[in-house]
Amino acid sequence: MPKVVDPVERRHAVVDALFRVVVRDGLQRASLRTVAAEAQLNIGSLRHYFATHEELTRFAMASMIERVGGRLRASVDEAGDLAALPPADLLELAVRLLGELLPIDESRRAEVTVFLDFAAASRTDPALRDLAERAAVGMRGFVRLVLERLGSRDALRPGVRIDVETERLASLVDGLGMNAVLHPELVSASDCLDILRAHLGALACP
Amino acid sequence: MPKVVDPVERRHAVVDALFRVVVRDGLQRASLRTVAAEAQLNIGSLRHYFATHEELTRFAMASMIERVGGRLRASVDEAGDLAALPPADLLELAVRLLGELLPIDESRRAEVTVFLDFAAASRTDPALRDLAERAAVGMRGFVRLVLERLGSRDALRPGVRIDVETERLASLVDGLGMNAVLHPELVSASDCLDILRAHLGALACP
DNA sequence: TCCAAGATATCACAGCTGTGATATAAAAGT
DNA sequence: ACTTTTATATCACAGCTGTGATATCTTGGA
Repeated sequence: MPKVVDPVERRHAVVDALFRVVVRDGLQRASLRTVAAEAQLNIGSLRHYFATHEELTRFAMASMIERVGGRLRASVDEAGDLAALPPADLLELAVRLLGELLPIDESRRAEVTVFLDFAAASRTDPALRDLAERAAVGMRGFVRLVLERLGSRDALRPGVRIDVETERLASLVDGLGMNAVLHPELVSASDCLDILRAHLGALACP
Repeated sequence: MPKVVDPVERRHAVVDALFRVVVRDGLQRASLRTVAAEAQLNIGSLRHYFATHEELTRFAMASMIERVGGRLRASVDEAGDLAALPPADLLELAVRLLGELLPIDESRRAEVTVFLDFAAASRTDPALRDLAERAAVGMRGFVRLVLERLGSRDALRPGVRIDVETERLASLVDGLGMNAVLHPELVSASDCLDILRAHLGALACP
Protein backbone atom coordinates (compact mmCIF):
# COMPACT_ATOMS: atom_id res chain seq x y z
CA MET A 1 0.00 0.00 0.00
CA PRO A 2 1.44 3.37 -1.01
CA LYS A 3 1.91 5.98 1.61
CA VAL A 4 -0.64 8.74 1.38
CA VAL A 5 2.07 11.28 0.92
CA ASP A 6 5.57 10.47 -0.21
CA PRO A 7 7.94 13.00 1.40
CA VAL A 8 10.47 12.62 -1.41
CA GLU A 9 7.82 13.35 -4.01
CA ARG A 10 6.57 16.32 -1.99
CA ARG A 11 10.02 17.84 -1.79
CA HIS A 12 10.40 17.31 -5.50
CA ALA A 13 7.09 19.03 -6.18
CA VAL A 14 8.13 21.96 -4.01
CA VAL A 15 11.43 22.28 -5.87
CA ASP A 16 9.57 22.23 -9.17
CA ALA A 17 7.32 24.99 -7.91
CA LEU A 18 10.37 27.02 -6.93
CA PHE A 19 11.83 26.55 -10.41
CA ARG A 20 8.63 27.85 -11.96
CA VAL A 21 8.70 30.93 -9.72
CA VAL A 22 12.35 31.57 -10.54
CA VAL A 23 11.75 31.28 -14.28
CA ARG A 24 8.72 33.54 -14.11
CA ASP A 25 9.79 36.15 -11.55
CA GLY A 26 13.42 35.53 -10.63
CA LEU A 27 15.09 33.96 -7.62
CA GLN A 28 14.62 37.21 -5.72
CA ARG A 29 10.88 36.60 -5.67
CA ALA A 30 11.10 32.97 -4.61
CA SER A 31 10.08 33.46 -1.00
CA LEU A 32 8.66 30.71 1.17
CA ARG A 33 5.21 32.17 0.67
CA THR A 34 5.33 32.53 -3.11
CA VAL A 35 6.78 29.04 -3.54
CA ALA A 36 4.17 27.59 -1.20
CA ALA A 37 1.44 29.31 -3.21
CA GLU A 38 2.90 28.03 -6.48
CA ALA A 39 3.01 24.50 -5.04
CA GLN A 40 -0.54 24.97 -3.72
CA LEU A 41 0.67 24.31 -0.21
CA ASN A 42 0.20 26.09 3.03
CA ILE A 43 3.39 27.74 4.19
CA GLY A 44 3.22 25.62 7.33
CA SER A 45 3.16 22.46 5.22
CA LEU A 46 6.05 23.66 3.15
CA ARG A 47 8.06 24.36 6.27
CA HIS A 48 7.37 20.85 7.42
CA TYR A 49 9.59 19.70 4.55
CA PHE A 50 11.97 22.65 4.40
CA ALA A 51 12.46 24.26 7.78
CA THR A 52 14.22 27.36 6.48
CA HIS A 53 14.55 29.34 3.30
CA GLU A 54 18.23 28.48 3.06
CA GLU A 55 17.47 24.78 3.26
CA LEU A 56 14.96 25.10 0.43
CA THR A 57 17.22 27.06 -1.92
CA ARG A 58 20.21 24.84 -1.26
CA PHE A 59 18.18 21.71 -1.87
CA ALA A 60 16.72 23.19 -5.05
CA MET A 61 20.10 24.17 -6.43
CA ALA A 62 21.58 20.80 -5.53
CA SER A 63 18.65 19.08 -7.24
CA MET A 64 19.22 21.08 -10.40
CA ILE A 65 22.93 20.26 -10.45
CA GLU A 66 22.26 16.59 -9.86
CA ARG A 67 19.63 16.43 -12.56
CA VAL A 68 21.85 18.06 -15.18
CA GLY A 69 24.87 16.04 -14.07
CA GLY A 70 22.93 12.82 -14.33
CA ARG A 71 21.72 13.65 -17.82
CA LEU A 72 25.23 14.50 -18.96
CA ARG A 73 26.63 11.28 -17.54
CA ALA A 74 23.90 9.30 -19.27
CA SER A 75 24.58 11.04 -22.58
CA VAL A 76 28.30 10.38 -22.31
CA ASP A 77 27.75 6.72 -21.48
CA GLU A 78 25.32 6.28 -24.33
CA ALA A 79 27.68 8.01 -26.74
CA GLY A 80 30.60 5.90 -25.54
CA ASP A 81 29.23 2.82 -27.29
CA LEU A 82 28.78 4.07 -30.82
CA ALA A 83 32.04 6.00 -31.02
CA ALA A 84 33.73 4.36 -34.00
CA LEU A 85 32.36 7.06 -36.25
CA PRO A 86 33.76 9.08 -39.13
CA PRO A 87 35.16 12.47 -38.00
CA ALA A 88 32.19 14.44 -39.27
CA ASP A 89 29.69 12.44 -37.22
CA LEU A 90 32.05 12.61 -34.29
CA LEU A 91 31.84 16.39 -34.27
CA GLU A 92 28.09 16.29 -34.54
CA LEU A 93 28.02 13.96 -31.55
CA ALA A 94 30.04 16.49 -29.57
CA VAL A 95 27.55 19.16 -30.60
CA ARG A 96 24.73 17.01 -29.27
CA LEU A 97 26.54 16.42 -25.99
CA LEU A 98 27.41 20.05 -25.36
CA GLY A 99 24.00 21.12 -26.60
CA GLU A 100 22.61 19.56 -23.43
CA LEU A 101 23.88 22.67 -21.67
CA LEU A 102 22.25 25.15 -24.03
CA PRO A 103 18.68 26.53 -23.99
CA ILE A 104 17.66 24.76 -27.20
CA ASP A 105 14.18 23.80 -26.01
CA GLU A 106 11.74 24.95 -23.38
CA SER A 107 12.86 22.56 -20.66
CA ARG A 108 16.54 23.29 -21.19
CA ARG A 109 15.80 27.00 -21.39
CA ALA A 110 14.17 26.81 -17.98
CA GLU A 111 17.16 24.91 -16.68
CA VAL A 112 19.70 27.46 -17.92
CA THR A 113 17.52 30.30 -16.66
CA VAL A 114 17.39 28.84 -13.17
CA PHE A 115 21.10 28.10 -13.29
CA LEU A 116 21.92 31.71 -14.18
CA ASP A 117 19.91 33.11 -11.28
CA PHE A 118 21.46 30.66 -8.84
CA ALA A 119 24.95 31.33 -10.14
CA ALA A 120 24.50 35.08 -9.81
CA ALA A 121 23.12 34.68 -6.30
CA SER A 122 25.95 32.38 -5.28
CA ARG A 123 28.43 35.20 -5.65
CA THR A 124 27.15 36.91 -2.51
CA ASP A 125 25.20 34.10 -0.83
CA PRO A 126 27.59 31.92 1.19
CA ALA A 127 24.96 29.20 1.42
CA LEU A 128 25.21 28.59 -2.33
CA ARG A 129 28.90 29.12 -3.02
CA ASP A 130 30.08 25.53 -2.69
CA LEU A 131 27.28 24.30 -4.93
CA ALA A 132 28.12 26.85 -7.60
CA GLU A 133 31.74 25.86 -7.51
CA ARG A 134 30.91 22.18 -7.71
CA ALA A 135 28.73 22.89 -10.74
CA ALA A 136 31.45 24.91 -12.44
CA VAL A 137 34.11 22.28 -11.81
CA GLY A 138 31.84 19.48 -12.94
CA MET A 139 30.90 21.32 -16.09
CA ARG A 140 34.57 21.80 -16.98
CA GLY A 141 35.23 18.15 -16.36
CA PHE A 142 32.48 17.30 -18.82
CA VAL A 143 33.75 19.73 -21.46
CA ARG A 144 37.26 18.43 -21.04
CA LEU A 145 36.08 14.85 -21.39
CA VAL A 146 34.37 15.66 -24.68
CA LEU A 147 37.50 17.37 -25.98
CA GLU A 148 39.74 14.53 -24.87
CA ARG A 149 37.56 11.95 -26.59
CA LEU A 150 37.78 13.98 -29.77
CA GLY A 151 41.53 14.24 -29.31
CA SER A 152 42.00 10.53 -28.71
CA ARG A 153 40.33 9.86 -32.06
CA ASP A 154 42.67 12.33 -33.74
CA ALA A 155 39.75 14.58 -34.52
CA LEU A 156 41.43 17.68 -33.08
CA ARG A 157 43.97 19.99 -34.64
CA PRO A 158 47.47 19.14 -33.43
CA GLY A 159 48.97 21.54 -30.92
CA VAL A 160 45.79 22.53 -29.11
CA ARG A 161 46.31 23.21 -25.42
CA ILE A 162 43.67 21.20 -23.61
CA ASP A 163 43.45 23.55 -20.60
CA VAL A 164 42.94 26.61 -22.75
CA GLU A 165 40.45 24.90 -25.04
CA THR A 166 38.48 23.51 -22.12
CA GLU A 167 37.97 26.89 -20.54
CA ARG A 168 37.40 28.54 -23.91
CA LEU A 169 34.65 26.08 -24.76
CA ALA A 170 33.16 26.09 -21.27
CA SER A 171 32.99 29.88 -21.20
CA LEU A 172 31.58 29.96 -24.72
CA VAL A 173 28.79 27.59 -23.70
CA ASP A 174 28.07 29.63 -20.58
CA GLY A 175 28.07 32.88 -22.55
CA LEU A 176 25.84 31.46 -25.26
CA GLY A 177 23.40 30.15 -22.69
CA MET A 178 23.34 33.41 -20.84
CA ASN A 179 22.74 35.50 -23.94
CA ALA A 180 20.18 33.12 -25.38
CA VAL A 181 18.25 33.35 -22.13
CA LEU A 182 18.63 37.09 -21.62
CA HIS A 183 18.33 38.16 -25.26
CA PRO A 184 16.36 35.54 -27.16
CA GLU A 185 15.71 38.05 -29.94
CA LEU A 186 19.50 38.34 -30.41
CA VAL A 187 20.50 34.70 -29.95
CA SER A 188 18.09 31.92 -30.94
CA ALA A 189 18.33 28.21 -30.21
CA SER A 190 19.63 27.49 -33.70
CA ASP A 191 22.15 30.32 -33.38
CA CYS A 192 23.51 28.52 -30.33
CA LEU A 193 23.92 25.29 -32.23
CA ASP A 194 25.38 27.02 -35.29
CA ILE A 195 27.99 28.75 -33.18
CA LEU A 196 28.79 25.64 -31.20
CA ARG A 197 29.21 23.76 -34.48
CA ALA A 198 31.45 26.47 -35.88
CA HIS A 199 33.58 26.40 -32.75
CA LEU A 200 34.06 22.65 -32.79
CA GLY A 201 34.64 22.77 -36.53
CA ALA A 202 37.44 25.30 -36.06
CA LEU A 203 38.90 23.06 -33.39
CA ALA A 204 38.90 20.02 -35.66
CA CYS A 205 41.71 19.17 -38.03
CA PRO A 206 41.53 20.99 -41.34
CA MET B 1 31.76 80.84 -7.12
CA PRO B 2 31.09 77.11 -6.94
CA LYS B 3 27.74 75.82 -5.89
CA VAL B 4 27.84 74.33 -2.42
CA VAL B 5 26.49 71.05 -3.77
CA ASP B 6 26.66 70.04 -7.40
CA PRO B 7 23.60 67.86 -8.11
CA VAL B 8 25.37 66.06 -10.93
CA GLU B 9 28.27 65.19 -8.67
CA ARG B 10 25.87 64.08 -5.93
CA ARG B 11 24.04 61.74 -8.25
CA HIS B 12 27.37 60.37 -9.38
CA ALA B 13 28.46 59.79 -5.79
CA VAL B 14 25.19 57.99 -5.06
CA VAL B 15 25.64 55.75 -8.10
CA ASP B 16 29.17 54.95 -6.98
CA ALA B 17 27.84 54.02 -3.57
CA LEU B 18 25.29 51.74 -5.20
CA PHE B 19 28.03 50.06 -7.21
CA ARG B 20 29.99 49.39 -4.05
CA VAL B 21 26.94 47.85 -2.39
CA VAL B 22 26.24 45.70 -5.44
CA VAL B 23 29.83 44.44 -5.62
CA ARG B 24 29.90 43.70 -1.90
CA ASP B 25 26.39 42.34 -1.28
CA GLY B 26 24.60 42.02 -4.62
CA LEU B 27 21.95 44.09 -6.35
CA GLN B 28 19.31 42.47 -4.20
CA ARG B 29 20.69 44.24 -1.15
CA ALA B 30 20.96 47.64 -2.82
CA SER B 31 17.94 49.21 -1.14
CA LEU B 32 17.45 52.94 -0.80
CA ARG B 33 18.52 52.69 2.82
CA THR B 34 21.68 50.65 2.30
CA VAL B 35 22.78 52.84 -0.61
CA ALA B 36 22.08 55.99 1.41
CA ALA B 37 24.15 54.60 4.26
CA GLU B 38 26.99 53.68 1.91
CA ALA B 39 26.91 57.20 0.45
CA GLN B 40 26.74 58.63 3.98
CA LEU B 41 23.48 60.35 3.14
CA ASN B 42 20.15 60.51 4.86
CA ILE B 43 17.54 58.55 2.97
CA GLY B 44 15.57 61.78 2.61
CA SER B 45 18.53 63.45 0.92
CA LEU B 46 18.98 60.52 -1.40
CA ARG B 47 15.34 60.65 -2.37
CA HIS B 48 15.74 64.30 -3.21
CA TYR B 49 17.97 63.18 -6.09
CA PHE B 50 16.29 59.87 -6.87
CA ALA B 51 12.61 59.90 -6.07
CA THR B 52 12.10 56.16 -6.40
CA HIS B 53 14.13 52.99 -6.29
CA GLU B 54 13.43 52.32 -9.94
CA GLU B 55 14.78 55.73 -10.91
CA LEU B 56 17.99 55.05 -8.98
CA THR B 57 18.63 51.61 -10.47
CA ARG B 58 17.82 52.73 -13.99
CA PHE B 59 20.12 55.71 -13.69
CA ALA B 60 22.88 53.58 -12.23
CA MET B 61 22.65 50.97 -14.98
CA ALA B 62 22.53 53.67 -17.65
CA SER B 63 25.59 55.31 -16.10
CA MET B 64 27.50 52.05 -16.20
CA ILE B 65 26.60 51.42 -19.83
CA GLU B 66 27.56 54.95 -20.81
CA ARG B 67 30.86 54.75 -18.98
CA VAL B 68 31.87 51.49 -20.61
CA GLY B 69 30.60 52.60 -23.98
CA GLY B 70 32.58 55.81 -23.78
CA ARG B 71 35.75 53.98 -22.87
CA LEU B 72 35.30 51.56 -25.75
CA ARG B 73 34.72 54.37 -28.21
CA ALA B 74 37.82 56.16 -26.97
CA SER B 75 39.90 52.99 -27.29
CA VAL B 76 38.67 52.37 -30.82
CA ASP B 77 39.40 55.96 -31.85
CA GLU B 78 42.84 55.86 -30.34
CA ALA B 79 43.60 52.56 -32.02
CA GLY B 80 42.33 53.82 -35.36
CA ASP B 81 45.35 56.05 -35.80
CA LEU B 82 48.17 53.59 -35.37
CA ALA B 83 46.62 50.83 -37.44
CA ALA B 84 49.26 50.21 -40.08
CA LEU B 85 50.75 47.44 -38.00
CA PRO B 86 52.11 43.98 -38.75
CA PRO B 87 49.50 41.24 -38.30
CA ALA B 88 50.89 40.04 -34.98
CA ASP B 89 50.62 43.48 -33.36
CA LEU B 90 47.20 43.85 -34.93
CA LEU B 91 45.96 40.82 -33.04
CA GLU B 92 47.46 42.07 -29.80
CA LEU B 93 45.67 45.36 -30.36
CA ALA B 94 42.38 43.46 -30.71
CA VAL B 95 43.17 41.66 -27.46
CA ARG B 96 43.67 45.01 -25.75
CA LEU B 97 40.40 46.35 -27.12
CA LEU B 98 38.30 43.35 -26.14
CA GLY B 99 40.13 43.07 -22.85
CA GLU B 100 38.35 46.27 -21.85
CA LEU B 101 35.31 44.06 -21.29
CA LEU B 102 37.07 41.52 -19.10
CA PRO B 103 37.74 41.62 -15.34
CA ILE B 104 41.50 41.98 -15.72
CA ASP B 105 41.93 44.51 -12.91
CA GLU B 106 40.01 45.58 -9.83
CA SER B 107 38.07 48.38 -11.49
CA ARG B 108 37.08 46.28 -14.48
CA ARG B 109 36.22 43.39 -12.19
CA ALA B 110 33.83 45.65 -10.33
CA GLU B 111 32.35 46.77 -13.62
CA VAL B 112 31.74 43.24 -14.89
CA THR B 113 30.37 42.21 -11.50
CA VAL B 114 27.85 45.03 -11.52
CA PHE B 115 26.98 44.32 -15.13
CA LEU B 116 26.26 40.67 -14.36
CA ASP B 117 23.88 41.49 -11.53
CA PHE B 118 22.07 44.08 -13.61
CA ALA B 119 21.85 41.74 -16.59
CA ALA B 120 20.42 38.95 -14.46
CA ALA B 121 17.92 41.34 -12.88
CA SER B 122 16.88 42.73 -16.27
CA ARG B 123 15.41 39.37 -17.23
CA THR B 124 12.49 39.82 -14.85
CA ASP B 125 12.62 43.57 -14.14
CA PRO B 126 10.81 45.45 -16.92
CA ALA B 127 12.41 48.71 -15.79
CA LEU B 128 15.84 47.43 -16.87
CA ARG B 129 15.05 45.42 -19.98
CA ASP B 130 15.61 48.13 -22.58
CA LEU B 131 18.93 49.09 -20.99
CA ALA B 132 20.13 45.48 -21.00
CA GLU B 133 19.17 45.10 -24.63
CA ARG B 134 20.92 48.32 -25.59
CA ALA B 135 24.05 47.13 -23.82
CA ALA B 136 23.96 43.75 -25.55
CA VAL B 137 23.42 45.30 -28.99
CA GLY B 138 26.13 47.88 -28.43
CA MET B 139 28.57 45.26 -27.24
CA ARG B 140 27.98 43.21 -30.37
CA GLY B 141 28.49 46.28 -32.52
CA PHE B 142 31.85 46.80 -30.86
CA VAL B 143 32.91 43.18 -31.29
CA ARG B 144 31.82 43.24 -34.90
CA LEU B 145 33.78 46.43 -35.52
CA VAL B 146 36.95 44.87 -34.15
CA LEU B 147 36.48 41.80 -36.33
CA GLU B 148 35.75 43.88 -39.42
CA ARG B 149 38.86 45.96 -38.91
CA LEU B 150 40.89 42.79 -38.68
CA GLY B 151 39.18 41.52 -41.81
CA SER B 152 39.78 44.69 -43.79
CA ARG B 153 43.52 44.29 -43.12
CA ASP B 154 43.37 40.68 -44.34
CA ALA B 155 44.20 39.47 -40.86
CA LEU B 156 41.33 37.00 -40.73
CA ARG B 157 41.08 33.52 -42.15
CA PRO B 158 39.15 33.55 -45.45
CA GLY B 159 35.64 32.20 -45.30
CA VAL B 160 34.75 33.29 -41.77
CA ARG B 161 31.09 34.21 -41.36
CA ILE B 162 31.07 37.59 -39.66
CA ASP B 163 27.68 37.08 -37.98
CA VAL B 164 28.67 33.78 -36.46
CA GLU B 165 32.09 35.00 -35.38
CA THR B 166 30.65 38.15 -33.84
CA GLU B 167 28.25 36.24 -31.63
CA ARG B 168 30.83 33.57 -30.89
CA LEU B 169 33.34 36.15 -29.71
CA ALA B 170 30.74 38.23 -27.87
CA SER B 171 29.43 35.20 -26.00
CA LEU B 172 32.96 34.04 -25.26
CA VAL B 173 33.80 37.40 -23.72
CA ASP B 174 30.58 37.38 -21.69
CA GLY B 175 31.19 33.82 -20.53
CA LEU B 176 34.80 34.53 -19.61
CA GLY B 177 33.79 37.62 -17.66
CA MET B 178 31.06 35.77 -15.87
CA ASN B 179 33.27 32.86 -14.86
CA ALA B 180 36.20 35.04 -13.90
CA VAL B 181 33.88 36.99 -11.61
CA LEU B 182 32.01 34.00 -10.18
CA HIS B 183 34.96 31.60 -9.99
CA PRO B 184 38.19 33.59 -9.71
CA GLU B 185 39.98 30.47 -8.44
CA LEU B 186 39.04 28.72 -11.70
CA VAL B 187 39.57 31.58 -14.16
CA SER B 188 42.17 34.24 -13.46
CA ALA B 189 42.74 37.55 -15.22
CA SER B 190 45.63 36.13 -17.22
CA ASP B 191 43.55 33.08 -18.12
CA CYS B 192 41.03 35.47 -19.65
CA LEU B 193 43.69 37.14 -21.77
CA ASP B 194 45.31 33.84 -22.74
CA ILE B 195 42.01 32.45 -23.92
CA LEU B 196 41.07 35.63 -25.74
CA ARG B 197 44.47 35.58 -27.45
CA ALA B 198 44.04 31.94 -28.40
CA HIS B 199 40.61 32.66 -29.84
CA LEU B 200 41.77 35.57 -31.97
CA GLY B 201 44.82 33.58 -32.98
CA ALA B 202 42.63 30.76 -34.23
CA LEU B 203 40.57 33.29 -36.13
CA ALA B 204 43.61 34.77 -37.83
CA CYS B 205 45.09 33.45 -41.04
CA PRO B 206 47.44 30.52 -40.54
C1' DT C 1 -8.60 1.22 20.84
C1' DC C 2 -4.90 4.01 21.99
C1' DC C 3 -0.82 6.31 21.07
C1' DA C 4 2.92 8.29 18.72
C1' DA C 5 4.36 10.35 14.58
C1' DG C 6 3.55 12.84 10.67
C1' DA C 7 1.07 16.40 8.10
C1' DT C 8 -1.49 20.60 7.71
C1' DA C 9 -2.70 25.01 9.24
C1' DT C 10 -2.71 29.61 11.89
C1' DC C 11 -1.01 33.24 14.60
C1' DA C 12 2.48 36.44 16.15
C1' DC C 13 6.50 39.17 15.79
C1' DA C 14 10.52 41.66 14.53
C1' DG C 15 12.93 43.30 10.64
C1' DC C 16 13.26 45.00 6.33
C1' DT C 17 11.28 47.36 2.11
C1' DG C 18 9.43 51.51 -0.92
C1' DT C 19 7.06 55.53 -0.53
C1' DG C 20 3.99 59.50 0.84
C1' DA C 21 3.85 63.48 3.63
C1' DT C 22 5.91 66.93 6.14
C1' DA C 23 9.16 69.84 8.69
C1' DT C 24 13.24 72.47 8.99
C1' DA C 25 17.45 74.58 7.25
C1' DA C 26 20.26 76.65 3.71
C1' DA C 27 21.09 78.99 -0.34
C1' DA C 28 19.80 81.71 -4.63
C1' DG C 29 17.43 85.09 -7.08
C1' DT C 30 15.32 89.51 -7.14
C1' DA D 1 15.07 92.16 2.98
C1' DC D 2 11.97 88.96 1.01
C1' DT D 3 10.72 85.07 -1.58
C1' DT D 4 11.44 80.95 -3.89
C1' DT D 5 14.00 76.98 -4.89
C1' DT D 6 16.99 73.51 -3.22
C1' DA D 7 18.69 70.47 0.41
C1' DT D 8 18.52 67.76 4.55
C1' DA D 9 16.00 65.29 7.83
C1' DT D 10 11.97 62.63 10.31
C1' DC D 11 7.93 60.22 10.85
C1' DA D 12 4.37 57.07 9.51
C1' DC D 13 2.42 53.26 7.14
C1' DA D 14 1.34 49.27 4.52
C1' DG D 15 3.41 45.34 2.55
C1' DC D 16 6.50 41.78 2.41
C1' DT D 17 10.04 38.68 4.57
C1' DG D 18 11.87 34.55 7.60
C1' DT D 19 10.89 32.23 11.56
C1' DG D 20 9.30 30.60 16.25
C1' DA D 21 5.50 28.62 18.57
C1' DT D 22 1.43 26.25 18.65
C1' DA D 23 -2.85 24.02 17.44
C1' DT D 24 -5.56 20.70 14.85
C1' DC D 25 -6.20 16.96 11.99
C1' DT D 26 -4.64 12.46 9.80
C1' DT D 27 -2.35 8.33 9.43
C1' DG D 28 0.39 4.03 10.83
C1' DG D 29 1.57 0.73 14.12
C1' DA D 30 0.89 -1.83 18.70
